[in-house]
Amino acid sequence: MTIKVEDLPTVYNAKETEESIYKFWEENEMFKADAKSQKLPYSIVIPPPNVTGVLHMGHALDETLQDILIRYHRMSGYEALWIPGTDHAGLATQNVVEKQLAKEGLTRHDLGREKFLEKTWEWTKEHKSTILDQMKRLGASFDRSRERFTFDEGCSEAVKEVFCTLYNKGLIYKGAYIVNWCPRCQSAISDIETEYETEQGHLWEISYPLKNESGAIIVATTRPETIFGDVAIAVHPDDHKYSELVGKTVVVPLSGREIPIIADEYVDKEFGTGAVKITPAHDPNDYEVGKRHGLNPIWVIDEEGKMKPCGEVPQKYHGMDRYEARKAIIGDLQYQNFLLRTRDHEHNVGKCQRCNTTIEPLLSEQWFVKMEPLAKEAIAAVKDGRIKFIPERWEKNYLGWMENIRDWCISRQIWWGHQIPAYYHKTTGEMVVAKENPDPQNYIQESDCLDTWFSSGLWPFSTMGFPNSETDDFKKFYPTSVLVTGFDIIFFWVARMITMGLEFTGKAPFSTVYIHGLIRDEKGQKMSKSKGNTIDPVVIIDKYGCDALRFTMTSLCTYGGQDIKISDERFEYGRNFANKIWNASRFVLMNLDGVDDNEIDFSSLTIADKWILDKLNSVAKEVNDDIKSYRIGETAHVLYDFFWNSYCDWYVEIAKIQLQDNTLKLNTQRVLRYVLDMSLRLLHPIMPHITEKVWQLIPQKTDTKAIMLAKFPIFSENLVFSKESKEMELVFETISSLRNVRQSFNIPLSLNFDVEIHASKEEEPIFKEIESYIKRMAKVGNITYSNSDTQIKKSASAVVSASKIIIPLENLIDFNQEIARQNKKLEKLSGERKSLEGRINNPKFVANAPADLIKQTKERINEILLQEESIKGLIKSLS
RNA sequence: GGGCGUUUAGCUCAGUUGGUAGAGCGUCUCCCUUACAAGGAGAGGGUCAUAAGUUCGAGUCUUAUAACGCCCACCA
Repeated sequence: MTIKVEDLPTVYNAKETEESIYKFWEENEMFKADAKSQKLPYSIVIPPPNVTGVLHMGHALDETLQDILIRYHRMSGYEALWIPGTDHAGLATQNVVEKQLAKEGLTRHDLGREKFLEKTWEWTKEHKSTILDQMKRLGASFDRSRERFTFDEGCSEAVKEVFCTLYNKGLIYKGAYIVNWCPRCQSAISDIETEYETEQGHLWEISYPLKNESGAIIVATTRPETIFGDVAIAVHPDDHKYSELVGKTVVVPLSGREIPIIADEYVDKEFGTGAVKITPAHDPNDYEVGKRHGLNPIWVIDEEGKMKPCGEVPQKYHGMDRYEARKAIIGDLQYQNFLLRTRDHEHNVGKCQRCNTTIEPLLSEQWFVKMEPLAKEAIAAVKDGRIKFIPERWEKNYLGWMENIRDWCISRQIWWGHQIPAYYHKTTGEMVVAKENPDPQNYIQESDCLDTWFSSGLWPFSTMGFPNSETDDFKKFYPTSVLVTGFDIIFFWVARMITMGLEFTGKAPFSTVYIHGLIRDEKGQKMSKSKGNTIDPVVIIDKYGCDALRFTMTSLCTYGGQDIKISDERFEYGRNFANKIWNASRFVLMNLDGVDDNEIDFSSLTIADKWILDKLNSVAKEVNDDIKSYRIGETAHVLYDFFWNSYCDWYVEIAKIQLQDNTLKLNTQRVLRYVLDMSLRLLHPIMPHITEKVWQLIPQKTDTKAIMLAKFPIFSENLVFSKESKEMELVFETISSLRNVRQSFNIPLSLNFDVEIHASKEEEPIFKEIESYIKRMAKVGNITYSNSDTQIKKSASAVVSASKIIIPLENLIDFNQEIARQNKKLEKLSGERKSLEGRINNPKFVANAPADLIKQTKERINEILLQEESIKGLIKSLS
């Protein structure tokens, strides 16, 4: 393809570029990893988004960071593999399909399990690739040929293997415990799927009359509707108020059932009335108390959150919703004088994370993973450094949770998911846990499914071929290199992958967990559909471009992993930068005259050439260091500063001058080209499309087809030019000072003034070398040199380093203003000097500070003294 | 109740071995200079939440306080 540079638009067209570039990569299968490669492996598995998910800003950040790491390592000579995939998201997906059914007036029960699963598979197949397709818009260089699904055949095999093994080791058990029951989802959920919200409720004091004698015990409760499930009243054993009542019997109001008063240390004497009703079937603490005292639980609320039509519950409440029942019961208690007092009471109520329904603690039979034995190794792996968290503070968080781990309720009363591989004999009820049904004629499979996170927990190795550990991928790419995710799923997912990985592969599934912040709106609030404060990444990409989105997001990442506040306008930052890259590249391309190599002649480099090469070199070093240590935001800042402020604002401007000089032209073209080439490579992981586009527009001699396959720049000793880099400071200072003078006195750009340089011996040759830069960039006419200060005319002037620059503008400037200007500078300098002198005169400083610093301080003081002297002289000549 | 984070320029935030504070946006001034006005040049702007301490020296380390935010626990 030959494109005339002149035809390139002056505004970067992100949309057009991104589409065609991504297509180019895909068509050339550049994301495909080779398990047989000799290169060192670098692998990442994507945190699989829910099949039901739509791309949001959290993904955009997460995927961008992973892509940066993958692209960086790919360019740095690793065999880089990024495995994409999706999560079957048990309950979430089931809910979506059920909602569709509801529109037709159907429930899943109308269809039956088999039909429902068929329908859900249908839906899933249709939507499975949607979110990954959206991620293509982010430029994600994942290997779609290895795409996986947590409910595909391989993952299902892994799940069965793991379940059976854990069961056989006694680490999975089935039992009746209080679980968090969501009456809407109609399933148990795990502890971490329960969120607590503070609610304004009431504390009701209810009188339970003693049996066969006068008197009563008063109980405080927030849940009067569970009254029919009471099996005892508990008081603290040391509570003198009640010591005489322990052992007596009371009558449950509205029901007439008789229950004992017991003593248990669980009770808090200070809270409420110091007496608690015990309802083992509907409260986890009460369940424990009940167990200790051998009291049988009574179920009074059913799976739908309705009062159970059972003997213990008076008929009038049967089938009543739990909240309705609460009202009715309170009314009845009041009517019958059992209700003594109602107080406002703030308390925490558990909610289902998914649907925000108030959970009902319910005693039921569920499957659990015994976590404590498994956690041991998962704790050790982090403590001994096999796994490192970045930022480190999350380690504490992880360890704290792991060390207090509770058993994991893994069964869900849903249909969409991995059905638990346990089989019951139809007549004897005998249970067999096995990968396959031992005898379909006589055995029927457990109807419960597994928690979605059970299969996600196996993701780093189920995607690599596990349980077969002999696959090429497993051998080459497991364990993975790093896991990138937000802190919100450390417990849900990260902890479980570590646990399962260690248990089943003997290796930590990754050596680093890179935790980034969460995306929030401009007010710092979590983005959510219900709040209406979401920003759609696709909309941002359409408006600003993918690279702009990636660059902006990356630049907002901090090493500490702070949450990131974004608003639409913030992406202008990245868009403007992309445009800058585009236009600087256009300039270079227009001036390259077909130069297609980087064969710089090192013997004829100018100061500016050496400076920009040196700078590029140190930037390359910093970028490599930063990415390796996950300071990715810093990478963006360093590159932005280098490309914009050093390359564009200074070097390109200087190159314009050098290109006019035939002896310098070719080498300047090569330096321009080289620095652009390397800058694009350095930027590629963050801004893949524009860098690829421009790189392919540059005349190339190389066989490398794409920048994404080109070598990532590293630090090189050959490109260190410390002396010249320092000398360039003189250019910057001189030109800035002259521009300052021009602006201060409103001298039009059209007027080229002459200057007279009173240079120090060391600096005079440097000034002579940079004359052309000064002339053009500060709009200076003639430059003359003088060593005599005696005949300084009244004029504006600038003190730069150890030299003076006189700008004879007698007619154009106000001398008083110039005096004021110089005095201001003098003040600033002397302030700095005094502070430095204070230090150097402090014997303790001299005794303790490093020699380097002392030397620097002294040098700086001398430099300031000289400059002060110069300025004073200049002021004198003006007055 | 326990833990963590934040507090730096008008706004949003950087600032890991302690050496006299930076960016982007916004503000003021000038400029459509042949890559770019999504641009260029110049300028202004901060007692780094407060208080004590360690140190020759503290935004950076220690302790306390305050405000805001998050996580865990879940006393009916």
